[in-house]
Amino acid sequence: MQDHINQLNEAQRAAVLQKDGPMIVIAGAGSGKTRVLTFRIAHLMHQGVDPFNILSLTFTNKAAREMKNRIADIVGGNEAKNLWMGTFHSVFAKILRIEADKLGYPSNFTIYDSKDSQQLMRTIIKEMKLDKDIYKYKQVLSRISSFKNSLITVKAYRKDLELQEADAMAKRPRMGDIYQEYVERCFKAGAMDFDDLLLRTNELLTRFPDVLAKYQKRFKYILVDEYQDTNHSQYLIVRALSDRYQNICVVGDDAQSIYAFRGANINNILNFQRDYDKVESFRLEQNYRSTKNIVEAANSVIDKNKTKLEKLVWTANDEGSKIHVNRLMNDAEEGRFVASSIMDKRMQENARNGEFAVLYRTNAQSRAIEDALRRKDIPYRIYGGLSFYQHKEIKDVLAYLRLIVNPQDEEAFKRVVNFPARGIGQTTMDRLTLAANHYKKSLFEVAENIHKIDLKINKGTKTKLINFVNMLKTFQIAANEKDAFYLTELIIKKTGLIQEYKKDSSPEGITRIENVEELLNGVRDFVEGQKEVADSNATLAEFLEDVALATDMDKEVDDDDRVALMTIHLAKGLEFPYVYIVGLEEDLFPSAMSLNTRSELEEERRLFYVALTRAEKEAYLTYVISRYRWGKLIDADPSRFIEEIDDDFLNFMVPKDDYKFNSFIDRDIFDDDVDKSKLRQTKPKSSTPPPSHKPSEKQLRRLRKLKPEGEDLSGSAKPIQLKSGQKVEHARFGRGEVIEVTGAGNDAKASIKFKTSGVKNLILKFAKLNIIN
DNA sequence: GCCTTCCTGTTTTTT
DNA sequence: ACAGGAAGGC
Repeated sequence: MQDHINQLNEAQRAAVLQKDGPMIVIAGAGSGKTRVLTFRIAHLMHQGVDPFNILSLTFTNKAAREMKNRIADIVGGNEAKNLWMGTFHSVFAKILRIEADKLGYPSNFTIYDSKDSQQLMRTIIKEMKLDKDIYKYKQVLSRISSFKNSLITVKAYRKDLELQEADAMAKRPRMGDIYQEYVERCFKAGAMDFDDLLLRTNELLTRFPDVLAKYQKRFKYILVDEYQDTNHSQYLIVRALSDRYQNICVVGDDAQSIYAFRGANINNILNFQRDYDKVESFRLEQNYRSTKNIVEAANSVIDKNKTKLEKLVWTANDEGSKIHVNRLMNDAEEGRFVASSIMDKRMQENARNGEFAVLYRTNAQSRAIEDALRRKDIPYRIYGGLSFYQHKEIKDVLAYLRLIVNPQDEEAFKRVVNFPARGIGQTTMDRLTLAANHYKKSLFEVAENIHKIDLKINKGTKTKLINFVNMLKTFQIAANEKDAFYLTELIIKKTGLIQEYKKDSSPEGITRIENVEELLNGVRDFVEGQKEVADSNATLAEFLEDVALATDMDKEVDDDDRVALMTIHLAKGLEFPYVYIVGLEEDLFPSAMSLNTRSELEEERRLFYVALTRAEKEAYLTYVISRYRWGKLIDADPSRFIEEIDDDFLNFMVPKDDYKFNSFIDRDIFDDDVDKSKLRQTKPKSSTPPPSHKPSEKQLRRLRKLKPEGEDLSGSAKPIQLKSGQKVEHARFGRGEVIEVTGAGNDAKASIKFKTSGVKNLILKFAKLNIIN
């Protein structure tokens, strides 16, 4: 142990050796945070702390697994396996299963994934006969999610007039009723959604002091990784559990907080020292990952944020090469550039594919990169997107399993009752649902007793329902007698699922069958790993839980040597020698959705910081002039984030003047993109523009040089009068003809067909047009 | 009850 | 551009 501790730097060592009391470790990017956490846990155990008494919460299953393995390397696997280590969701799902009856839930409750929740929400909105264009199921769901993450129950919502008024203002006065119905339906189905796993844990700990005391005593030492990404619900759980011993160690980096959109509250980390008494604080500021250029470039960006903890990340590593900035014509060319650059690097540096990562803001951007890599035969792997368990065919099989474990599971029932088709259609389902709501029974129970209830369902259909129920019952018996692998195989054969998929001989159909086979392999691996556990039904429930909480990152990585493609969010915590950050354009990164408030923009900036700091040796930034978005070719401007990096660390592959020209002239004078302009106009002018928006003195000088004498940049020039058919001339696009004029005053726009540049939508306020007679 | 065709939203990020 | 759902015809 001492050997390990001797490897650490001073700050790291102090954080590892501090044993008791509340403490916070502010860990800059690449500063050896995971090392501190693992050594700290190993050290605690070395000092005689029982691993059963240590709770360590991470953000991803993968992080938990890796950490556990690293601890096992130090203290041995036998001891390490007794640690409570996992994500908030998985740890508290386990505890909730133990305590479920106290909350009125069955211990084998189902975990609804977001698709299940969405499906249920659609049903509810339909049943309540609400306008689906006003009550958009995803929006409603995300609002409910934010209620839950802030611990606003239905009851609390009903008391909160402000919230209700906000919903009424948004033309959704029935929000409370929907919320209530959604919660009741989940409860009735014996199901919890992701947010419930945290909310119900809070309920458990608040309502049952003896339960709270039990877990407080059990978890003498609590560690939380990525504390900056915790939401209010998680914050309260940690607070409650650590209240007795106050041995709470949180680790995080406020500069890497990128999950506010799903309720993470950066104040949790900013206020930690206020929340606990006598907090010891540690700062890990030495970066071991990246070159000086990368570290300092990243620092120069994050400096633009106002909300942050003071911290100076530095490195003793080499200077390294500057950050390359490339401009490409379009997304296809961007892909080609990345692909050939990877080829070059592989040659020059003798690098493996696995040393490269391509990071993007949105999943949709992966396509162009993929195409290019495939053409050059560069092996790659896409992370994220649809997780394996979210594929249709997998969800079908899983729904059968879920229904066997928990017959109340409404969403699972609806999914498989008529798949493969067995003649139970919408009409029957509507009647079943009506009866189920009326008798307050589950769909399964109603179907089970269909002959006892007077429903207008014809005899043939009743028989079909009974057959379905009986089939499930034989599965249940099999589940009690045999293992999950046997059961899954039985289901696939007996239900006719596999025959159904085999009908489809298209490539997609073949992939489906392969996926089902892969699932079967997964079940087998799970069963083999759980052989020692006697109760087979519990095992199946456990399997389903793992599956529900699995993400794409958790997939076993084969040792194939591949380039990694992923969103920046997914890249957090990872590192690569060579990193390409693509699509650095305004409205894409930063996203157009994030330009309304300073805090949203600051989150985007932190995201960019995360992206940059993934790189060990070299970082490449690319942006394009035009990009396909929503199936249309859209003109793009370079991202402000490029501009925010101190010039000293950049290597412009495009002439710098050229780049600056684009970023300013395009954006402010010759604005030719209607959608974008609209967005900009509706932006509240009252909100203080972020500092990055204000051009620096250097930029101002450049601007003055570029703009024609006496011209007003704010664009208050009087719009010219135009009508369709008129011939015009534009400074950049040349001659054209007006097709249509819309709007009036400052909003007036003209759609103009230019001879050489095609059709453009111009804001007349800004457009430099001359009328030709 | 089933199948086809239209239509709609999606492209911000996910445990 | 594309997938997934809704609606309407058989």
